[in-house]
Amino acid sequence: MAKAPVLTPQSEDFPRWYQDVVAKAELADNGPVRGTMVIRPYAWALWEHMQAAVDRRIKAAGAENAYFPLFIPESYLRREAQHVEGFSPELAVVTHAGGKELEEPIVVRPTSETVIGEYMAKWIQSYRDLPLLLNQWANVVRWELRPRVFLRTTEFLWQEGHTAHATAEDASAYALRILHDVYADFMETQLAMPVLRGRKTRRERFAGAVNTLTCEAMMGDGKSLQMGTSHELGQNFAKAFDIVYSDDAGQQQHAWTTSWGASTRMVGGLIMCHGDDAGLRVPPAVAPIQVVVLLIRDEGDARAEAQRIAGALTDRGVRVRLDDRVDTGFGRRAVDWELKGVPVRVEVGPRDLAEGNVTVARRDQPDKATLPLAAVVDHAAAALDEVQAGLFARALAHRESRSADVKTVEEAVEAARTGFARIPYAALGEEGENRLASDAITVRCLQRPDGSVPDADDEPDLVAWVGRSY
RNA sequence: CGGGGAGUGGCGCAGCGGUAGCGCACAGCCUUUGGGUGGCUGAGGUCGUGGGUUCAAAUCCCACCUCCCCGACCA
Repeated sequence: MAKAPVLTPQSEDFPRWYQDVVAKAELADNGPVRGTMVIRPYAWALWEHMQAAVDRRIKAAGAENAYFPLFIPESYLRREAQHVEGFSPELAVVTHAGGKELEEPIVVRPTSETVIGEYMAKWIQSYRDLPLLLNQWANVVRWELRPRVFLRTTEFLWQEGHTAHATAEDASAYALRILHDVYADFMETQLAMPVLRGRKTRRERFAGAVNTLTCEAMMGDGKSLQMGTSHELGQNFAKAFDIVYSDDAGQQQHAWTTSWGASTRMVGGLIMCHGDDAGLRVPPAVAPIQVVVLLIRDEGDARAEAQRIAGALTDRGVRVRLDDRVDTGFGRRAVDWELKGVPVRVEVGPRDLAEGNVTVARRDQPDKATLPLAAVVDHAAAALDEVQAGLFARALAHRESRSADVKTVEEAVEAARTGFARIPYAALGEEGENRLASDAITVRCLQRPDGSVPDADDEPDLVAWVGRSY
């Protein structure tokens, strides 16, 4: 031990630590065009597991997957005033193609409300066609001013759900359902990340929405990350794109739409929520490798035992990697798997084996356990659940230790230096929100006193969660 | 766009007028293998770009470009 640290310690420089982890755990590289990224196989595998878990929940909520084009006529964006105002500055626009200047510029989608709205209008005629529940997995492009790998890249991958409903109540209930049953449930049970579920203030709302709901998570440095959002679009897009239907009385009505998205940003959130000075810590539910069986030395029957253990775990449905690269030193390999955050490591070597034992290390705890050979497979499999629960508990405790109840705006500014401040929304208001903005602090979300999601900004006794964010 | 910082082998850096270096990583050999083992050998760089000063520029001067960090924007 006690070599030079592999990573910049978090306490010394958190952003640097983040970049170190991304590089050393072989997660991503910067792309050649500013703000773009190359997702390397390990991070891609992680994303695939996240994607699958989110996709299952989306389907369970009744939405169907479809795919809409990358290119959108520029004129579409202009149809909804707030929307175009919000997105214009960050659009990538194609003006030339096929060797000629285009008659109408084409926008590379920053999000797809507009194209999807256009097609919803074609497909919806009757109240019997509603609700129409669509989702797509896609890449989108936003020319952000300050890119950061995974957190804010020029091109990113996400799912975007788009739905149309007959009534405001139905749309509203569905947006809330997505927030709870798809996003928050996924983040808490799979990513082991506790999230605040709440309502955005007018200032923080999505361009073109009448209401934005959010899941906010606290990172290791006390800053907040918006992990996913669900918007009620009212009839704004329905009016802009003529999404109309005949109700059961034969009257023409505009539909009520929603949209909701979660992106590769979640990978960054997972890194910054769970990571420590030794690297990443991946929750078992989404870990590409859940257990690594590390052959320490290839002597006696060590290799055979390692293979047997790996095989037995695989048979149990555990995602296992056998690391038998004995030409690389043990220490190096142990450090490498810690960097990559593999939840459970089984170390098999002749010394332990002579006594009928192997060693098991959990990534969420510093010490190791020595176990009899016969107990290893059960123990390792059970440890996965313990690590999953342990990471969640630690993240929740961290958030709670860095959240403070305050009464005044100035106290909120102070508390936001290290974490979240909870302040009565009445004590803040839009003026207080502007005051916070001058210190780069924002209202992350509004909640009712019991933690539930408000129906409106002007409900009495709302609590504002205030903090710095990524 | 405002404020800081930096551009030198893949990565991290030193050198700051006199023939391009170090650490890590990489390749080969030996040694080691239970927490980044040690040694020898080797490969790899038009010193961000353009111009200027000088006998001589990575080094000094001018201009430009790019990247990173802090903010405004944001999944």
